Order: sequence, then structure tokens, then C-alpha cells
Amino acid sequence: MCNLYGVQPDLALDHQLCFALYAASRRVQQAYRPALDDLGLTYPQYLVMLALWERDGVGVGELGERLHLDSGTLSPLLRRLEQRGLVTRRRDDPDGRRVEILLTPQGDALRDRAGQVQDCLAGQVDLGPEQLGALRDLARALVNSTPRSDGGTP
Amino acid sequence: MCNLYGVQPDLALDHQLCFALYAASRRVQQAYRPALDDLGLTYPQYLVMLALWERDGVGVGELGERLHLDSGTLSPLLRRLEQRGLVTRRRDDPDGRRVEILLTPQGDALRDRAGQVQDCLAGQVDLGPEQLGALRDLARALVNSTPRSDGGTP
DNA sequence: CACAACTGAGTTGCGTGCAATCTAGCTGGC
DNA sequence: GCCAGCTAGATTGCACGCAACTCAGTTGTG
Repeated sequence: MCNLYGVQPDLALDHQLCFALYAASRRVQQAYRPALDDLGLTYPQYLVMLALWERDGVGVGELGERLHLDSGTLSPLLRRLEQRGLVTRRRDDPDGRRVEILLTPQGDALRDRAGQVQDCLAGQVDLGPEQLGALRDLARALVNSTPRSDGGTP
Repeated sequence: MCNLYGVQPDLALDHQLCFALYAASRRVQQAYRPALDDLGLTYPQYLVMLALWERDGVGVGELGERLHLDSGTLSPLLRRLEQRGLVTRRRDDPDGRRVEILLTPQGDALRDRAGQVQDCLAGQVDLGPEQLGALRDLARALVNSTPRSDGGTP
């Protein structure tokens, strides 16, 4: 845990938090994939739909704030969701720069089928509900710690 | 908050394990980025180097097994590492299909500078060592649970 | 030995993530 | 009213991930 130039600070892959999170995140995406294929959604698209089911009629920026994503990622993603008829983008606000994202009836209806997506995880992951809850809370704490600012290593 | 179909299992974004892990993983990548920029590595490239510092002279398949990545991801990544002079790929084994990945002296030397990369996380994340350890263990348990097989939702 | 089945890497296509840049629209100072 | 500066999205370029496929090389069977 300490590192000068002499001591080697445990570079082993398996001991790295970064790798554990990286692999766990992709592992969960794999677990969701079959269910999401049924809905015709990718994993990030599913997360966007989750956010919109919670509250739509928001701008791209607000959506990105909730998902920690920027317009460079969301713009093309939302275009695809629009092409599939799940959302619409309106640009007629008082503020002509804003684009409002709204669910279509189709997009809203998809919500009823989304419950089964979560059940998919339960059958595939060997962690108890308690452990999953703890993992979720820890991960959430990690996300909210010290938002993107300058890096270290001055 | 509840739809028909009886019990609605809480579709709120913030309660989802999938989102927590997804966001946490990207958050950690952001924390590492400044330090990795100094080394001229991307985050996945850094993980590959970690694996190779642990043991090199391995085939692409073995490397992928350790990292849970397939050749479709590793082949181009390794090509870039080779272009930067950090690894070499040899194809003269007894088994002519195998490609052995070996660290160059440069790639090996980079290891001495990699210690500082981990210190970068410590200053940016508001989790104690205990919590980080717990998170790592949980995430690792999740990764190793029920490897990629068929999906759910029969 | 001949040949089908298998295997290890590589390639292709598509959808992210994200930095950097661009563009259109708004806003404040004069 | 005018223009510099700001802001919200969109676009561009590059590097993943991963499914699907190709290709070269090996192995098992007769």
C-alpha cells in the first residue's frame, strides 16, 4: 500500500480495484444482454430509458448529468432511440438551443416489459441481495466522490 | 412508481446496481486518466500491461482469459502497444497459430513508473481503504459468478 | 496420407465514451 | 441595436467491447 521507488506496491492484476470494477461492470452488461436483446436495446440505451421513465421532457444536458454522460455520447444514442420510435426530440422551446427529449407512446409502453430485465440478473449472479445492495451503495458512493476536476500527479 | 403487472421492482435509475457499477467503473477510469496520460496509455492498455508485468510470454487467448476480453478487443490493442514499442508479437512457436506476447525492455521499464498511477486514485476517491477493499472483493465475486453462458428469460 | 473438425488470431461492423471542435442561439455591456 | 462572450447540442476522431466472420494452422479419424 506504500510505494517509494524501491517498494513495489502490489501491481498484481487481481488486487486492483480498477480491474475488479471494470470487469464487474462488463460482467453485468453481459448478464443483461439477453433480456435487452428482446427489447432491442443496448445497455446504455436501457439506462437512458430508465432515466426517461423516471422523468422525461428534459434536455440533453440534464439527462447527461443524471447519467454522467456528455452530449458526444448522448446525441448519437438519442438519434438511434428516435429512429426506433421510442423518443422524440423537440427544438421549439423558448430557448432555441435546448432540445427536449420526450417519450413516445411506444417508448412509454416499453416500460411494462422492462421489469423482466432486472429479473435476468438475479438468475445469473452468485451474490445475495445483501451483498448486491452493499456493492451498489459502495459503487454509488464512489461515483459521487470528487466529481471530474483536475487530476493528480502535478 | 408502480405499474400494473402487480409488483413493480423499482425501476428508478439510482437504485439499479447496473447503473451504479457502470458509473463507478467510468468514474475510476476518469480518476486514472491524468496519470495514464503521462504514461501514454489508455485504461485498457494499462490493464493489459498490468497483466503482462505479472506474467508475459503468453498467448492472446490466455491474456484474454485473465482480462475477460476476446481477440476482437485484444488484437488491435496489442498492435498499438507493439507500435509504441512496449510489446512484441512472435509467431514461431511449435504451434504456428499461437502468438506470444512479450514485453520489450521499454515495456518492462514502464513498470517502474506505474506505481504512481495507483496513488492517483487515493487522492480522488472519498472511500476509505476498508470500503475500497470491500468493493473490490464484491466486484471480484461478481465477475467470477456464473461465467458467460446462455442468458435468462427462457 | 487425406480430410473433416477444431482452434487461435485477426478482421469487420456497430455502438458506445470522451476529448476537441463546431454551430446556432442566447445574454450582457455599451 | 450591436457585438463579444457564453451556452446547449451536434459533429469528428480515436479507442475500446463484442458479435460475427475469415483465415491459417493443428488434430483426430479413417
